[in-house]
Amino acid sequence: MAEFDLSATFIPSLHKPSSLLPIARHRQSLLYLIETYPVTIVVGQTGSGKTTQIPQYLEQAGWCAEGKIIAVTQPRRVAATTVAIRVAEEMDCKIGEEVGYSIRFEDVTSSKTRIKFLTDGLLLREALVDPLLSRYSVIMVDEAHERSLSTDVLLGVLKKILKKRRNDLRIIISSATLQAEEFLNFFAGDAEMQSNLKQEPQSAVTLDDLIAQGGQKPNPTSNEIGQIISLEGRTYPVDILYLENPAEDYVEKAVQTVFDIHTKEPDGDILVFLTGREEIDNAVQRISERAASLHPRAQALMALPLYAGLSTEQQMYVFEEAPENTRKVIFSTNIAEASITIDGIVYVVDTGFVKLRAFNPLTGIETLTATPVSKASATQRAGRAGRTRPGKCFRLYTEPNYQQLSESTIPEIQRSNLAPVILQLKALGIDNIVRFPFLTSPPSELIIRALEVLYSLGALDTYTKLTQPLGTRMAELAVEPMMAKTLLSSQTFGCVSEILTIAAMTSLGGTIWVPHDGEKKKMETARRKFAVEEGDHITLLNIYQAFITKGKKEARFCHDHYLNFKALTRAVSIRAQLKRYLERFGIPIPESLSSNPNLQPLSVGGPDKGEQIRRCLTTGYFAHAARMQPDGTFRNVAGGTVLYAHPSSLMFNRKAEWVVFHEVMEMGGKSYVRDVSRIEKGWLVEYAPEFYRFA
DNA sequence: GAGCACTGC
Repeated sequence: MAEFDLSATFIPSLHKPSSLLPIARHRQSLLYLIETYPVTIVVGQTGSGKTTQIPQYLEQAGWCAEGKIIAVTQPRRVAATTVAIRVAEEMDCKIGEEVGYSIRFEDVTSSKTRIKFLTDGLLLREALVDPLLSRYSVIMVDEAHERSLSTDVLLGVLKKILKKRRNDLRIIISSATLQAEEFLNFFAGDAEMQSNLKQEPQSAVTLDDLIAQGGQKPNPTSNEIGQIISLEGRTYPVDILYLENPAEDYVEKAVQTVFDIHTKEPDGDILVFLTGREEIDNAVQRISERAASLHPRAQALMALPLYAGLSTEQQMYVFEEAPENTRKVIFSTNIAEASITIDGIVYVVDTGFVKLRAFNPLTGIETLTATPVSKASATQRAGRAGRTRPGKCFRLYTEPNYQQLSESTIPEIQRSNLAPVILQLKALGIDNIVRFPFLTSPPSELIIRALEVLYSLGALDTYTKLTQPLGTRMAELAVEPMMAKTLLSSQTFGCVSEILTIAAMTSLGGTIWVPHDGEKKKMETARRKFAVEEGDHITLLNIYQAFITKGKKEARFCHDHYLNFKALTRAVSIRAQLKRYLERFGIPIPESLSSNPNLQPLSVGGPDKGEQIRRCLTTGYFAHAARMQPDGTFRNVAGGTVLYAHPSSLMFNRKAEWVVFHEVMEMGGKSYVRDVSRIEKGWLVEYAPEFYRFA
């Protein structure tokens, strides 16, 4: 047995010997359950060792016989790579040999690989090639409680696969919260029952029930399919404190609370949850101003921001130990709730809000709104205070407020644009979307809207079957359906190379530009150097061209032009991947773009090239068309919705008649369009005659 | 004149 192996003595001190992890005591029962039942639900607290140990137990127990592989999925890339590296160390092998990982653009596996960590999105892609995922003997879905879009789709697909591989596939669902029963019922129930299942009131299962159950007591409804096992974690108790009266301004209250902690509580760093960049910068500013009023010899207070929009270097500060006689306070978005773990946090201040994205199927507009957190989220945030020693969590709301919070956050699948999901399901051969076993069914409006969009793009026929070859190819391309359609039209317009670049650049989101401190004006000037009259898409093309000709080699280029080196490097990878797909489809790619060393933006290789590009964009983005009004705002084609050019768009201060845009998002009651380009009204009728009947 | 929570293929 590994527990008593001499080699355990020599494990680097960085890691606890695995025999000391709480999970070691459950090894036999875990292996028994996995051997006996198709599905095992593992409820594991933080630090239980489930992710690193279970795959090793399985490998030792013979689950990799006959060349079979154990897959462990993660919602995020960093988790997949770091856990893989750690397990490889524990098993004393080189990463990529017995233990490997696979994420987009990075496949570190070999024919020797027995344990493979990968993102759940990538495992779904594998199912396109191998529909029964037959290489795998065990598939462990980690962090399933986060209910990410691809985790939910994967669970439904796995349920279907299990029906055909009842004897040779084992599924392990690992979850940190108490949704265990829901996962088990999901695998136990028939597909047709699922839509009713979610209507039932949640059964009140406590942690004690689950621990007492210990996986041994058969569940009367689900004992055929699987069992639940609970693993204790290694966390410390956290005291929860509430406000007596609600706070009027939670940013101000958060700042005050930080000072109260600083002056009254013992040592230990503070983590404050706010909703976004603006609030965070504001709070950091207020702390710095007021820290001056602290007694000169008292302990100092150092405020640091943390959000995804910061550069990697700026994010690294939060991991550094505070200087002598200084307490660190980190103001963070939800990124610190699950994605980033900071050691040494003893106090958490939870404002109780988070910004959530949602998709309105009636307008097709995404919203980004500050929303009260769920109880599960509040619990997760509080837990961030007890990782190294007992901690305290200050909730900036009252206890009755807490009681009114919903149990868990609405899963993404119930609030997202489902066009990509449905296209993917169709490509997996799942034609009847309504009967697909969703863990929680999305509202039918979302499904209908997605089907309409896919039909209008020509990916689905009138029977909602995937079209050949267009629909199948769109599903294979790793971009959203509208851009996939644009890419597949580009051959006709003679602009394949240019659209490849535009597709890669738009999929970066808003991460192309990095403002340096207090130099916003200069960034605008830098941005204008790349600008062209036709709009944002061709501007993106110019930026990419400048990057590959200059920015990749000259270290200062990106810095001087306020460009994000990491993001642009990613664009290069995305473009290369998309190009490989097109080549596989037999689409020739003339790389005609001449290098453009003088940064003269207005020429895009011939007088008509720009027009061809914009015509091509219209074939995919006709549903995202709008008309400019005399006041500079836009109306969508139906006329009802007022759209504003996002300040990052060239169209923010230019005139145009008709435009298409990449995306639209509602923030603070206003809908902003991003990545906007001029088109002609006539093109809409020409390329989308069924969609636009006006003449 | 005014601004994007977080992931992923």
